[in-house]
Amino acid sequence: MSDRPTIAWLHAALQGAYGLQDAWWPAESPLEVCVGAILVQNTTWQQVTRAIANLKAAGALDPHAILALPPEAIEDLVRPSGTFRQKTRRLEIFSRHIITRWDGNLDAMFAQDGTALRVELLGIWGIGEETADAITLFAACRPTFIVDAYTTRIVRRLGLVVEGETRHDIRRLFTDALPHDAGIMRAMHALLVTHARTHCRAMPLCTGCPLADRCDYWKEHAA
DNA sequence: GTCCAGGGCCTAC
DNA sequence: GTAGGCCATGGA
Repeated sequence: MSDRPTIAWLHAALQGAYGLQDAWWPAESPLEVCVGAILVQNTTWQQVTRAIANLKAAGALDPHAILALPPEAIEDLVRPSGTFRQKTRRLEIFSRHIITRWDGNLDAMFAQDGTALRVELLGIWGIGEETADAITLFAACRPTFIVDAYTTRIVRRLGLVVEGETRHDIRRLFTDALPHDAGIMRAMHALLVTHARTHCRAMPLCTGCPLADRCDYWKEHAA
């Protein structure tokens, strides 16, 4: 029975393979982070990029503008990102929350404690744990760990979690192992995304994966 | 034509 | 508390 890899090992292995990652999120403003986090639900960044370009071109990357336009107009703008009726509703509800609760001032909303912010975000319809964590970490710059499909796939294939363990177990695994620091959380997330996009894809079997010798999925399928 | 992509809500058990 | 259905586009 081989020893189970640790988060420290994973972090070192990914950093060794991909180098230091910029603490990135592809957005030009905190609001764009929020909109992107909602639009990327169950789709790819390629699609989100199109939708955000549409919103910008229409002058609709703004809470007041989103509420001023008819829903059908927003639906047309965000259509490339899929589930466009749901996402239009989510953008409207998020915009209304910022305006009514914070007078449209995102900076004020993000000035509060990270834990309180996360709880507030989770109370907004259409924002679940992953979206709340993405906004908390990349828009408000507060430390929290994002468990997304990439993270889940990577830790499952490496045997860091076993069958039956949930996203909460995965989140605890990382938060227990990493310093409570936004920069480190961002860098870890960036490394996971980079690795998933480069090698750890759903199908087909990857080639040249730097973690292949510890990957249960690779061992199973390469045979 | 089929599967998949950086989810979240609702319903049924 | 959790498994399954639903939303919907575009690329491989």
